[in-house]
Parts: sequence; C-alpha cells; structure tokens
Amino acid sequence: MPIFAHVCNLHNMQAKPTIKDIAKALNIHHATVSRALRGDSRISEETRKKVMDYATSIGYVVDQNALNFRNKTINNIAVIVPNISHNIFSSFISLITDLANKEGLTVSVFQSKEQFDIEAKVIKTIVRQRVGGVIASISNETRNGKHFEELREFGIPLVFFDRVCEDLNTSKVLVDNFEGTMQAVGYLIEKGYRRIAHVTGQQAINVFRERHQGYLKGIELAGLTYKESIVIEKDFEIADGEKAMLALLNKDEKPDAIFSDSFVLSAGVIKQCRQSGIQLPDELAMMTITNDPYSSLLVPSQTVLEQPLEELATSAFELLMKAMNEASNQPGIEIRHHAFRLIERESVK
Amino acid sequence: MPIFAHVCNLHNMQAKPTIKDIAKALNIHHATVSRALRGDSRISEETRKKVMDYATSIGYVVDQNALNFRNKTINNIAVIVPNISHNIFSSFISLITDLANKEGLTVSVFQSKEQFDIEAKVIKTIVRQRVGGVIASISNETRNGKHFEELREFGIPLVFFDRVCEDLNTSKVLVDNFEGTMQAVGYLIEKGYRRIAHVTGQQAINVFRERHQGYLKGIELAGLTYKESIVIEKDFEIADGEKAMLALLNKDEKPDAIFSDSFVLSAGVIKQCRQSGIQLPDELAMMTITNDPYSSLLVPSQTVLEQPLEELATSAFELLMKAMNEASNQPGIEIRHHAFRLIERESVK
DNA sequence: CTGTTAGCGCTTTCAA
DNA sequence: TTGAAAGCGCTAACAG
Repeated sequence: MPIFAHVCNLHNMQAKPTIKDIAKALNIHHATVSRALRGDSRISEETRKKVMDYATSIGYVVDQNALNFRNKTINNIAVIVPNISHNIFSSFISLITDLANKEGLTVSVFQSKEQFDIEAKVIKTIVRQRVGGVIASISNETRNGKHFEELREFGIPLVFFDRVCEDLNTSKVLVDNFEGTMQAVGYLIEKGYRRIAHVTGQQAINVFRERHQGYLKGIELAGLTYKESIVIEKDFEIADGEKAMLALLNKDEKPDAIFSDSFVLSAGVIKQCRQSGIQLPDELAMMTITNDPYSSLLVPSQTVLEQPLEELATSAFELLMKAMNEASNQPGIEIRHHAFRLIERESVK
Repeated sequence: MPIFAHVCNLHNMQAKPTIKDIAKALNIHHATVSRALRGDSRISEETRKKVMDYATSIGYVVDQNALNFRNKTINNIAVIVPNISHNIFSSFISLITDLANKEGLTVSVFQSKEQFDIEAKVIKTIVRQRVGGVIASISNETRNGKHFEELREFGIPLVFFDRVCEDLNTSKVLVDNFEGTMQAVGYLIEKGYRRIAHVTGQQAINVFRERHQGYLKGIELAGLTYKESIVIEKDFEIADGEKAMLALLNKDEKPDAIFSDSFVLSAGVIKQCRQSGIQLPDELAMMTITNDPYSSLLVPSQTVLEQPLEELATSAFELLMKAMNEASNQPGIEIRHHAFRLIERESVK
C-alpha cells in the first residue's frame, strides 16, 4: 500500500498564469490570447506582440495537460523493457528518448523485471495514462500477448522490438537471430572449432529460440555431431554463466567454443573458466551476442555479434510514429528485420 | 524540424467509453457514475454494483489525463540525468521507477547529454508538462541553477542527487565525496603506495571538486609530496582514461597508484596499461569510484568505492514525495549524505 | 481581426 | 441516495 499520497496536491501552490489572466490584464478575450500565442495568422501583429510580451513578462507557460486534454492528443510515449538497468535496454531508451524529444514527445519508462504480472500491471497503468504509443520488449515469462490487447482497444499503437509477442498483429522490429547465429557458428567452424556449445535463454521467447535453431542449423550444415546447450530460464545473471560453464565442463565431451546469447552470461563463463583454470582463448573460444561497451575490456576481449541498436531504435520509433499518425482502422503493420554485425576480437583465434 | 506531427491525433479512433456513456446506458447521472466508480459511501450498494459491472463489461478505464486536469494533480515525475545509458544512471532510474510505480506515479526520463543547452530545454519541457516533481543530476557544463528556477515558479518540487546545483536551495542527496576519497587515499597509503595520482572531472562540479579536495587532504595528512591529477573536462569515455594514463606515464615521476573517479576512466587506464606493458596490479594499483557490475570482471578485478545507489534512490524519492505533499510555501528542504562502501578486490595489493 | 459559445472527462459543490 | 450545474485550461466553430 502506498505510504504517500497517490498524487501531488497542488491546490495550495501559487496559481500559474493562464490565458484568462493574460486576457483580463489586456482587456481582450482569452480566445484571442490563445490565437495570438499559437501564431494564428488572423491576429493583428499589434495584438500578437502585446500578448506575447505580456505572457513572457508574467512567465506564462502553456499547460500541456490541458492542451492534450482539450485536443485529445497525447505527447508522450511509453517504453516497456524487462530491465531498465541492463545496458542494452538503457541504451535503447536513451536513443528513443532523443528521437522522441526531437518530435516534442516525452518518454515514460516501465520495467517488467522479467515478470509477467508486473508487465500486465504496467499495461493497465499505460492505458489509464492514455499515452500516445508504446514500444515494448517482453519479459521472459510472457507466453502470449493477451494483456497487450487492451492497448489496441484504446487505440494506443504498439511496436515490439527484439523480444516480441508473436501472436500479436503489431509492428515489430527484429534482429535476424536465426541467420546471424547460423553464420556465427559457421564462422567458428571455419576457424577450426568443432565442439561448439550454446548458452541461451527461454526457448519460448522468440530471440532465444531463433538463435538456438540457427545454432543447430549451423552445426547441421557442417555435418558436425557435437551439440550441447544450456538454457537459462530466468533473468540472466553472472552466476548463471558460471553455472552454465561448470555444467559444460562436467560433460564427457568438453566444448572447444562457447556461443553465448548474452554479455552477462559470457562474463560468468569467463569467471568460471578462470576458476577452473581454463585458458582463454587457447583452450576455449567464445562468441557473444550483443556488443556491450565492455566487451572489448574483458580478457580476452570478446568477439561479438553486435545488435544494431541505433537502427533498432530508429526503426521502432519510425514505426510507432507511423502508427500514431494513422487512423486506428488502418493498421499499417510493418515488420522490420535488422542484421547483426560481426566484431572480431581476441576471444576467437 | 520534426518530420512527424508533434502529437498523436486520436480523432478518428474509436471512442473510448466515458462516465457519460455509462450514465446514459444506465439512465443515471454521470456524477453518480463518478461517485460509484470511486466508491463514494453515499452511493447505494445496488447502484454501485450496477455501475461497476457495466463499466467492466464495456471496458471502461478512467482517463488519468482528465483526472489530473480536473483535480490539478499530477501523477508523474521526471528524472533528468546526464546520460540514460550510463550504468549508474540507468540503475538509478530503475530504482526510482520501482519506487514511483509503487506509489501510482509514472516516470518520464530525460538526458542532458552533458550539455547545458539541452538541460535547459528539458526543464522547459518539464514545466510545460506540469509534472509533479523532478529528480535531477546536472550536466558537466552546468555552472549554476538559474534554469532550474522556473520549476520553483511553477511549484514543481526539485531534488538533486549526486551532481547538484550548489546555489539552489533545494533538497539534495549527496555522497560523502570528500570523506570517502580522503579515506581511500589513506587506504592506499596504508597499503604502501606513495605516488598516488587522481583522474577526475570538471572541478566546477561538486562531486569532482570534493573528491579532489579529499584526495589532496589525504596526501597532505600523510605528509606526502607526490600529487598529480588529470582532469577530464567533458563526458567520460574510455579514450579519456587511456589518454590520462598516457599523460601520467609521460611525467618524470610515474605514479604507483591511480585513484579514478569513474569506472569508464578506469577501463581506459587498464587499456592503456596493457598497451604500455604496465603490469597490474604489480606495477600500478588502481582504485575507482562506483561499483560497476563489471568492476569485478576487469583484470585485475577492481577495488572500488561503491556509491550506495539504492540508498541514494530511496532518499531522493522520499525527499521528492515529502516536497510534493507539502505546500509550496513550506520549503522543507533537506540535505542527506550517504557514505561510500569500500569493496576490496585485486587491483590494490 | 476579435468576441461568443461550447465542450473535452471528470469531480464537486449545492439542491433535492 | 441522486441530480443539476459549474468549471479546471484550452481551442474551434461560428458570428460579427
């Protein structure tokens, strides 16, 4: 239960000047003030200047809430991610914020903490807020998109990125997980590795399933037999990477390369290798999805498949703007795919 | 110039049910509906149930915008940070988001990108939005808090954290930079280091100035003479850390320990050391402010002064709530200090 | 060029 | 226990 009031009470604050205050002071009608302020061409230059000057002098600032309310317009969007503090999501939010602000939109952030219940609650909040649009990446626990339907009912456009609800007919921004992983596995094989293991996530989530399928395809294409994978079910922590590596080391046949679906997991793998005395990259090669700012600082520096975050954010924002500027009866669904970029470093020899 | 419309046009979307729709369908007055929905005790149980059931059946959701507008209340807060994607800030935002959502408040995020002009623009946007309150950490370029004054004029409470405007009489949440750094330098001296250099930021910003003063005090207390510092003026990048280290190596007397004000800078220092063949930690000890999730993964793992982020976020949020629930004529300013926590790892022997 | 009027969705007096 | 009326700040249609 909230320990503070739900909302900020502004009743006893000094009154902020409104167009009516300006109108009264200048002996004109507040509609005229409104028009002058918005630069309506029919207003005389004289009146316009008078209004502008007075408005500035008393520190008038338009009330965006009243404006939105009156016009049935909304100037903010919501971003829902599993975890705001994870670099990939905070970088994404940073990019979206810049794009949105440039368009006069503000950005509200929400996180599901990888929990379905929180995600559902967040959506309810967003509907109440009547935001203009939503960009979302789903939680690990999410199995279908029913809870997102309410957005559509309220005409709130929705764009998914990266982790998506496949059962929902909305715009989506995706990375070519299957292709990328398959090629990455091919790259490792080309470099001479033969026992490649895959550390991945929930197979119910599109990104991890596609990557695993890409991994299997890559192995199959090369006619190899070794395939081992460790699936981390919950949120990725460093400890999960350690455990995954330990599990792989305890198998009869040990891997000579790891393909990891996350920087955090790779960090754990490295940690475990240090503890187990495995020499990197000599005894074990590593390849990771996502180019974290610190991928190049690990020892050995990590060869990665970089997600083109800027492209993802730009696409997601463009698709959302498209949806927001369209009538709700013209869906205008679009699905965009972006390719990974291979960055070669020391973790693969 | 924006390439999209500034706002989302909802005119041609299906109408969302309002209390009037419910009233009409049930042949009662919309005021009654309003009361029933909010559980007003004067409404008969029969009417209440009828209204509730019908509201649910047609998917009625209160319009928070209209509510805020009508009640002159606001249920969202803004957070301004230099850069959303920097771990310390995204972690902070993550914590604030959780606290705020628990109170029924949403969080809008803004970033200054370390630029004064953007910071000033962001504040104007926030005033227009009439948010309920603001939590901010200032940009490297900010020299005074004049541009924040408008918030006060509009009765919008403001709480600073970490990097603050010292000329502004607002609530602030601070870390004991002077004390912490002084003690950290003492710790290094105790470990036998005698030539400790400081890699820091803009001395106009409270945190960096206080840390540098703490550094100097620590040196002075031990009666040492070596003091070298490199000041990074702009946003911290890995390259800045590299350059700083290079500069220190080119001095006549080389340091035997580095005290770095940022994880990113430390990352650069390590990189440069590798390039210059400096053995860490044997030839050079390192100590860093901020316990990044990856501090322990660097080689050598980094001994750090951890900022108690959770405490900072909790304090900042509490102070903001306090300010939001008070009349604007009762300032209720409070300044809270939090201590660093020393985490010993391998970078100091 | 400017004033009048009405109303967005909701709550809150004041009556009944 | 419910209805009627007013109004938050702003804009837009209509009139002049």
